[in-house]
Amino acid sequence: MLKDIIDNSENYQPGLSIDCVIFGFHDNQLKVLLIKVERANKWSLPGGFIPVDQDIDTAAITVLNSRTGVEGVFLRQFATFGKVNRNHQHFDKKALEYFQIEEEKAKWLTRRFVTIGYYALVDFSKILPNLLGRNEVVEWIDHKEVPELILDHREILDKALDTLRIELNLMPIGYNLLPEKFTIPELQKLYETILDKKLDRRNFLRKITNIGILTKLDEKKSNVAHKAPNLYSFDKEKYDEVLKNGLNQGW
Amino acid sequence: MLKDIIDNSENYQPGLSIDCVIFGFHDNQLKVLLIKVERANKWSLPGGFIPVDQDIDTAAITVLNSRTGVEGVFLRQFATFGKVNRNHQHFDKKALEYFQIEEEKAKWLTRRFVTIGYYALVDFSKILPNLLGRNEVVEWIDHKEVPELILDHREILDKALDTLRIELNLMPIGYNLLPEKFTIPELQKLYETILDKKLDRRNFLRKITNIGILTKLDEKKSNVAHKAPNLYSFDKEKYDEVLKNGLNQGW
DNA sequence: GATTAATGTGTTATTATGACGCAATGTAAT
DNA sequence: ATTACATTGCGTCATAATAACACATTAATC
Repeated sequence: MLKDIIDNSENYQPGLSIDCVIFGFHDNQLKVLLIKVERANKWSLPGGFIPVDQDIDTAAITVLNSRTGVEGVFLRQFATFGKVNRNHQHFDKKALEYFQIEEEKAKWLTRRFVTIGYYALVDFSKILPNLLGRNEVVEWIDHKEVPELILDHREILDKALDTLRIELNLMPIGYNLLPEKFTIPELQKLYETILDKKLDRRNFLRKITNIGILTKLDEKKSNVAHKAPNLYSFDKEKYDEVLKNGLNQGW
Repeated sequence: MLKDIIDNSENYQPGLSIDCVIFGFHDNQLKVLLIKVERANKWSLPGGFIPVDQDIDTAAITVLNSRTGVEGVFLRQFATFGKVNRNHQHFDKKALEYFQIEEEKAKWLTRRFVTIGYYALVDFSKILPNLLGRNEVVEWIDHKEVPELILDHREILDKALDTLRIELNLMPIGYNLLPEKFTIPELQKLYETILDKKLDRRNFLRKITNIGILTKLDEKKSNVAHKAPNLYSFDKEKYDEVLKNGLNQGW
C-alpha cells in the first residue's frame, strides 16, 4: 500500500496529504472513524495522498470512499495544517523497515507534510468499517473517548469539531448523520451531542420546525419505552435551499 | 527573486504556495491589494512560497509583511485551493525565458501547485504599497473594480470575501481596518461595504454599541460638512474577549 | 440667520428566545 | 385491569432582539 505509493511517488503531490475527520451518530453519541496504527500503538485519522491528476476535493472523496464505502455524503474542507515539525520523526528507521521502504526513497516520506483537513458527516448505519477487506483495524469511537492520536491528529479533530459547531448555526445538520426516518428527540440529541450542551425540548421543537425543512410523517417509532415519538424526514428540496442560503442572517 | 527560489528549490515546500487576500478600507470602499503581472497584463494576489523550515502560518505572515510592511495584523487562513489545472501553463516557455529559468529546474515550477489562501485585514492608512522598493506595481484596488486576475485568483478572492461576510456575524470587525479613532457612520459604511447591503443607521448604532467593544471619546470629527460625528475607539480588551468567545450563540 | 444634510436619541410594533406548565401516550409494575 | 411512570406533544408567558420609523440637534454653507 504505502510502498506502492512511494514506488510511484512521482504520481503524487509531494509533501501534501489529506486527512478526514469522519463523523457518525449512534446510540446518542457522536462517533469518529479512526484507524489503529499497530506499530505506534496509537490511532490515526483516515488519510491519504493526492494523485497529481486529481483535484484535492476529488482526492478527499477518494479517501472517504475507500474507508466508508459510501458515496454522495457531506464532505467539507475546513483547514490546512502545516507546522514545521508536525510529522517530524513520524517515519523513523523502524517504520521504514516495517514498510520495507528504501532509504533513498524514504526522503519523499520524511519531509514535512502539509495536510488538508476535511470533515465528513455520514450515516452511521450505512457504514461497516470492518468489512472493507483491508488489513487494518477501523473503528467508530465515541468522540469523548478518543485515545491518543498520531502526529497532530488530535488538533485536527478538535478543529473539525469546532468548525462543525460553528456551521451548526449557519446551516441545517442531520440529513447526512441520521437515517431517513427519525424522531425530533433523536435530532435534538444529535444537536446536544455536537454542541455538548442541553437544549430545551420544547424550544428546540419550535425552532427546528420553524426552519421548514422537516416533514412530519404519519408514523410513530415502534418498540420504544414510554410514549412513541413521531417520525420525521427531511424535505430534501427545502433542506438544500436552506443549506445554500444559510440560516442566520446576523447583520 | 523567483529565480533565487528556483535555484534553491530544495529549501521550499514543493507544489505548495500561499496567496493572501489583503483587505483595506478607504474612501468608503473595500480595497484589495493587488500586484500587476506585466508579462501577462493581468493582476495577481500577493503570494509566495513556503520555506521548509517555516510553519505555513509563519510563511503567510512573511508574505504579508513583505508586501505591506505592517506587523501584528489580522491574518486568517480560510481555504486551500488545488484543482488539477489551476496553474496549468501558467509558466509557459515565454515566462520561463523571462525569468531566465532553465528547463530542467522549471519542472519544479510547472507542476500543479496547491495554494493556501489567507485573508488579512489591515489599516489602509498605515500602508504605502508603492514604497516598498520592489520593482513591481502594487496597488490598492476597489473590490468592485478588480480587473482580470491570473489563475484562479478571482475564485480565491471571492471565497475570501464570502468568508469575511460570514465571520462578520461571528466576530467583531474593524479594529484592523479602521484608524484608531473613527466614527460610527464610518464603521457602518465598513459593514455595509463588506456586506454589500444598506443598514439602518439607528439600529446599527444600537446593535454595535450593545456588543460593548466601543469607547465613546470626548471628541468630535473636525472638518466635516454638516453635523460633526462623535469619535470612538475600540476597547481592545473587550474586543479581544468578544473575538475569542464569538458573537452569536445560535443554538 | 436661514438652509441643509448629516448625526444623536427615542418610540412602537413585531418577532425571536428562554423558561416553564400540563395533558396525552405507551410501557411496565401491581 | 388498574396504576405508576417516563417521555412526548402542545401551549403560555415574560423578556429580549429586531425592524421600521419620527423628531430634535448640530455645524458648515449660502
